[in-house]
Amino acid sequence: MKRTHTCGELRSADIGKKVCVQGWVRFSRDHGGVEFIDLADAYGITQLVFDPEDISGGDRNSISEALRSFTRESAVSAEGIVRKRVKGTEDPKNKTGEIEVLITKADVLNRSRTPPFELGDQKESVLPGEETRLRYRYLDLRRPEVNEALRFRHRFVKAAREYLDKSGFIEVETPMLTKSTPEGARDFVVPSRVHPGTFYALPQSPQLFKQLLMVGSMDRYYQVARCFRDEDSRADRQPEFTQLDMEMSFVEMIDIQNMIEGLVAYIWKSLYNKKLETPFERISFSDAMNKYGSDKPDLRYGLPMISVTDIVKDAEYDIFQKILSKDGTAIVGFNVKHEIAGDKIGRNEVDRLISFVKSAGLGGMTWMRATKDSLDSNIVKYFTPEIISKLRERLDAKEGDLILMLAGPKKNVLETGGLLRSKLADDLELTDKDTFKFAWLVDCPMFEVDPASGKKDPFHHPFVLPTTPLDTENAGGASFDLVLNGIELGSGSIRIHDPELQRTVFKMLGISEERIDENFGFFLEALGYGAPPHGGIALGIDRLVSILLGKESIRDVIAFPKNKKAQSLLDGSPQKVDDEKLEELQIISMAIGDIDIEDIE
RNA sequence: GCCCUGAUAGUGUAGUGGCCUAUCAUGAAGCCCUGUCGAGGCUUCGACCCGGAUUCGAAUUCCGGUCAGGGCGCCA
Repeated sequence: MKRTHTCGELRSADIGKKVCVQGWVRFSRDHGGVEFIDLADAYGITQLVFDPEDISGGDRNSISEALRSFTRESAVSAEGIVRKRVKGTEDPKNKTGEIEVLITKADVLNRSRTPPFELGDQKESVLPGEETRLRYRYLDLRRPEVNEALRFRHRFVKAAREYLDKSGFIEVETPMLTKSTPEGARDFVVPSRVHPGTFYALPQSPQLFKQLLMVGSMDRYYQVARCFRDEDSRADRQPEFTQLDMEMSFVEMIDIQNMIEGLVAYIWKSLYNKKLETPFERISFSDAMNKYGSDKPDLRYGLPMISVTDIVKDAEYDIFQKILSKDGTAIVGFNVKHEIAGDKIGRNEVDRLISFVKSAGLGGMTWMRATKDSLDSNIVKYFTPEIISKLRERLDAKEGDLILMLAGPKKNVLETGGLLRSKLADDLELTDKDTFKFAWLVDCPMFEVDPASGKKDPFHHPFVLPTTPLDTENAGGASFDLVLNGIELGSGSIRIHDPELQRTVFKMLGISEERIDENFGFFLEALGYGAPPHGGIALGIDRLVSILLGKESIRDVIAFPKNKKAQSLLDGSPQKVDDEKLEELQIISMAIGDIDIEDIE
């Protein structure tokens, strides 16, 4: 008999039906006569019962025989009659808990070896280490938590596709075997057999191809695009990851932002049936850096940095004087308000914060406590009443507030301040994981200048349209980031569509004419055929889904992720390949242990 | 390349120089039990990551390594 119902399907209304359910044996309870089996599949758990006093026409011996081979996690099939559970034994936690299936026929479909870990809905403390889970990922996937994460991800992507389809976007696949370019992240490289000694690269993003699609009049493109970067992993970075990649012609920045807000709101409605507040807050790059010390500030809480350089610059306090005597230095203050901190930050906690700041590279931290009408600390004696009163005003210091001050090179102060801010938020539990605060980072610069070498790097990427003349100091670029709870979800921009301007930008980035022609010649040529003004954005699907689910790592929302060292513990990749294969590709491995000097000679 | 944290039965853990022939739970095997639901009871099985050092004595201290995770660098 074929499966008639899944394990999450049967209800009181089905009582009396003859059914066949199939799934995995999760738990079984043998009472020496009556025996219960929790049969699990992706949809739920249904209780099977073998009752020696009521087998409803089945064969007692053959059922009993089959049940003996129902080892944990074996795939099994059971036919039987749906019946109401004995009064008082219903299981309210289970959606199928009002009924059970009285077995009339039982078969093992495929017996399971003893699983290396338990697959029930478990407490965190019983979960095995991640290494074991990844080694046996196919079993880990049977766990409801992981199973549901992938189903949630599916619904997310499905909603995105629906919205984009309704909005006139078409999904186009761009090549996986592409050209390696020297800028940016390291490429994964694929050798060509037909052209020995040459290599394709796996795409780091479909950037150039989606722009070419705009030249090709596709108008509105999207792709659930796999991207590859051969860089070290993090909790939120895998060697291969998925982006929701989009590009639009004849648009401005606001059009892309509006579209994304509509997209995210649509997804929100689909997943949570809730209205998401739009438009998202906008914060300029310079405000984000100056107030929050981050280009991806977490706006779920306040705690801004406030510059006090001008107020304390004349204080006769050696440490401040020494620091401010150098160029490019600054002093900022935090007011950790008494109403949010309470008495959680005492003397010991301040000492801990000071060592945190020191480990981040600053010399130290100055702190003071606001009293009724002054400030209290061992350095206040260096401050005139005027300075104290201005500080109180600037920082809005009220009695009981804790004032923290950081001094040093401006860049260092802002970055450390950003770290300190998020540490304070953690310590004071200011972040609520069920609050989702989207924001646009806008007014971004065109370039980042390396202070040591003076070399310009693109702030975003080299295809961003400048918004100011390129020779102005701090030239602006038409790029923007989508930020959620302190995490960057994606970057968008209006692109350059003029080939000459594009060439100029490449040159400003220090790329030689030869390299420009060699690497981007085809692209510049394409822009020369009436490329439309266009722009787009890409959102990291893994990141966004993992945040929505409150997961610590994007591995939790990827079916078969790699570990920290970019290996698959499941299939053992990457691996050596046979010598014959290498020969065919005319490749010699120079990895230690592979080199045989005599062979080479 | 660097920094931090960790590694004890299949799984999760306790154990900070002798109370360790290593704790507890879970699991597996076996037995008992007719209404459980991560059933219960009894019995049995099963482990100190590797190498070196210190010590009368090391799971425990030290050194080196391996593996895993987090971070810095890197990720235009």
